[in-house]
Amino acid sequence: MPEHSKSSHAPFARNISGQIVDIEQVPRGDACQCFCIQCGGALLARKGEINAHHFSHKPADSGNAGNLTGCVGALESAIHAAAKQLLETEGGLYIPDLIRSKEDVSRTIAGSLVKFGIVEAEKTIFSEEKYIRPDVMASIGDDPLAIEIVVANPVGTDKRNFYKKNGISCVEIDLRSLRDAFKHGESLNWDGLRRLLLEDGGSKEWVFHSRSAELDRQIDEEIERIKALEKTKVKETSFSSGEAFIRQSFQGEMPLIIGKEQSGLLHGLNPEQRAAVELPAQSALILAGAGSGKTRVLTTRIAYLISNGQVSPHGLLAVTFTNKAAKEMVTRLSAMLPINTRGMWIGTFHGLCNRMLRAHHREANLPQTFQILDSGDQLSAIKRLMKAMNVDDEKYPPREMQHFISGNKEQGLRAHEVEAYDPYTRRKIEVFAEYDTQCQREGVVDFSELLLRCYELLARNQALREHYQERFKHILVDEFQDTNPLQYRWLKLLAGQSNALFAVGDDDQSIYAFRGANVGNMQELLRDFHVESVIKLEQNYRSHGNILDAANALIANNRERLGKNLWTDADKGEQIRVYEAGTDVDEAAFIVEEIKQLNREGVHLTEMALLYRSNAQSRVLEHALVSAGLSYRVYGGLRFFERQEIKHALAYLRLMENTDDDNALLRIINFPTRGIGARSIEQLQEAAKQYNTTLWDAAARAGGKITAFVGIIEALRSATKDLPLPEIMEHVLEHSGLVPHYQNETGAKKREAQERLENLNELINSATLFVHENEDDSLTSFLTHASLESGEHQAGDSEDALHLMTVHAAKGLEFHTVFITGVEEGLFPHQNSIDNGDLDEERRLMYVAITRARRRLYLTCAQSRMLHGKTNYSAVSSFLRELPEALLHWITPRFTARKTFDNGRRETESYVSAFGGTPSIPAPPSPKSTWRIGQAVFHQKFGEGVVTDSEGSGNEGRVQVNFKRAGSKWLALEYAKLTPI
DNA sequence: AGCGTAAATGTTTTT
DNA sequence: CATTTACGCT
Repeated sequence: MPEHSKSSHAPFARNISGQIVDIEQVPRGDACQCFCIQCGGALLARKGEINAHHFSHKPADSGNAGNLTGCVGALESAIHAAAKQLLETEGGLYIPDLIRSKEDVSRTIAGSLVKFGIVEAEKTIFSEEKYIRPDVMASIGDDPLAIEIVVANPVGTDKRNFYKKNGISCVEIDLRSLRDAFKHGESLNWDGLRRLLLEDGGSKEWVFHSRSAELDRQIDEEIERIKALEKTKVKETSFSSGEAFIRQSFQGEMPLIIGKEQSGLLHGLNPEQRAAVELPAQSALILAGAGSGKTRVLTTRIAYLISNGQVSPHGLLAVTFTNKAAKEMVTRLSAMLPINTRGMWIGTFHGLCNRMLRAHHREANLPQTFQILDSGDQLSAIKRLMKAMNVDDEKYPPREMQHFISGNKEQGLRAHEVEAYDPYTRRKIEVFAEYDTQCQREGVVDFSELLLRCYELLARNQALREHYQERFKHILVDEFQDTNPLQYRWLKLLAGQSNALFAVGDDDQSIYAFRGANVGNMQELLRDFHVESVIKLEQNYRSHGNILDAANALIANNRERLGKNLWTDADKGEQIRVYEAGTDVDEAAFIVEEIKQLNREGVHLTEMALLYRSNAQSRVLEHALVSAGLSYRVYGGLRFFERQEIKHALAYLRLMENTDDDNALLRIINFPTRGIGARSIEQLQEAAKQYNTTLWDAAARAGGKITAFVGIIEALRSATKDLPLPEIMEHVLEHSGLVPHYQNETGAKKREAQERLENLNELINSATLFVHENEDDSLTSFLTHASLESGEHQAGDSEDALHLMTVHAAKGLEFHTVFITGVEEGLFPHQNSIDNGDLDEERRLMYVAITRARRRLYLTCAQSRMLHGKTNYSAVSSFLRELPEALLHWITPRFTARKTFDNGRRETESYVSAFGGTPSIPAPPSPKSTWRIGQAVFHQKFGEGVVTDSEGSGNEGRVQVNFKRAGSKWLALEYAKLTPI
């Protein structure tokens, strides 16, 4: 960390850095916990009791010599006392990692104050105006980290009086005017500020304060006072921890939140969980089976570290894969500890990388307002590029290109690092390289670029790397088995030599290999971090015994496991219910009946989930649910921010923020139609290519209708310049012509347009919500939110509704009752996986699905299913056969009697008996055929299969059979020896 | 240019 | 089946 260049108190200057005041959630009169950013010291103070010795330090012998620690605060009067201390010691925040650039300094100050809980607290006290007293010192050198800002905390009436009484002059400044002033590119320094205040012309009561000899003297005095106190304390005892120190300070009479909380934290943990939580500060791997309290261990660990004084909330980094998981962690943490979780580094890999890249956009060579491409955007960018490069999209399917590019980035490889032994790959690499250039030119990054760029930033910039390494003493990773090589390298880089990486994962739940996840990272972790303690959490608190036994039996079929067997104290519970329906519609009908019954028995709809392998399956289920009048929510699938009209609206905003974003420009240049046709766009692209500029620049030079378009964007931009986000949104929707466009729809499209209008309205709502929930309410921030959290928050969360989702989306969740639907060979396991011969991941997926259930589990399948407009016939999933017969209860009658199920041979039986007299048989399209479609058959050579089509009749005909092992084949009945089974 | 209709094509899981 | 592309007409 850079020295505080302006301070005359070199050793004390560090004290100024990083105070946190966590005021929220502390009840009046109670003690509150405080932390020091630098050394992680935790201290305690009671409202009104804050004075120098409570607010001091960790003793010099605790390994943090020279670091005086944070100040403390509690609500109301306490914060004023804290503020007093802060100001007396020239207090403020040192926030190097939040500062983006000179231009952005002002916003950073405002944002940080809010983040660190200071302004937040003030808001509750002085609800109208937010004041800060910035004693601003910005010295900006070549080193990005040399940007140093010290801001005092906010000034309220009481504090102003305090200054007056003490003869200290101060500056009062409205955050908004500060922000505005620096919007125009002025650099933030003392002179600039002074000029700004003078220009204000006395509309406010500005009082200036500059560092004076008098103030310096006061500071010296204070330091001496603190030091003296410190000495006496240290002499009396040596403190092994912050807690001991605090106990000592209060001589036992203080009700210790820390002590209470801590024992509360560990309460109810089993020995393994507890061991994991209490591990010393070293790297560790926790193998946590499904339902073993993984999230609990992770959050408790964080709470433990913090309350134990081992680390401050700002000194740790917690990474998850989904926003949902991150949110969950934050929520639980807030419940455990009276701390302000805002500003903590808890988030997804992508979210955290984004945060770092925004903070250091310059070092990362990105524009401040860089936009994020979701996979759809990425694909269209690739298509566009390939067209420009004249790459044959028959030979190089864009999707494959996309996979190639993302895949390599996930391995941490840039185009020039990919090995190529054939011209085909070399060509792909050329596209890859050109794609990156294009993104750079347009100021956009895709998902994997977010990670790679951040990794490279840290790898190349020593100062930054060391800064973050210094800061994040503890790094915690959720779902570690899902990390890809790049993410692992990123973690390694941040962990450095000495930081502790606490990884929680379950190799049996690794279901994201398809997007680059590498379970091998678990072994690498053990090696790279010299992990001595692998703790296995095997007690399951979620499911009844039969469900767990089924899961264990299934997963035992996988090789190369780290080895783990879940057990439970709970009863065996019910058997697993298995139902084979004739068609997907019947399957859905059965499920609906069961749900109704369960609901009558008192199981809430929210406690039930319908899981499926692929999103397409939800359609039939939804249909049945709607007709039955059951309310449900579909998770995943088509997300809010991915809807066409939303994407259009966002494209306008993106283009306003960053005119280089060609993707956004192309999306809206002629939507709503304004007479710019394909030909014009082509010309525009050619012009851009010729002058090597972005489309926007070319458009600015073009004429006619294109000029009009440029005019629209510029008009939007200038009209919304000073508006708050929701109003920007509203203005843009109206004046871009989007809303009028949909309003003018008539006839057949009217209904659809109506829905789109509602969605656009919802977009304004989400902007309003966003402004309320986030301190950084800039447009860029909202756009980032839209790309990274593609609409998780949906209305109706509180409603009692069923959950419909893919198995992937269900990971981490649990329900009383789970229906796993479409348990068919070719669907689950998916055909592609069967073809690739990689059934293990599918099996893990089934394992995840099974272990979601607490009490009741249904496995349902259908003999025939409409898929992509065609009827498919498939056999029961082979996974079903891997489950012990004793655990299963076949609801479909014809299977209950089938004892020989295990050896693969079945008796011939008509379908009719299977469905209790009301069968729904797939009608054979060719009645002449003796072989019914959907009939299970056995072939001498190819094994088991299902008839999927037929031609002709008798011995002259032939049938198509989909064999489990050998795939689909046409067989002539004259020769093929098929046996019905 | 822009619209409408017909044909073709693709389809796992996700930040 | 749902979405994209192709083509032909105004």
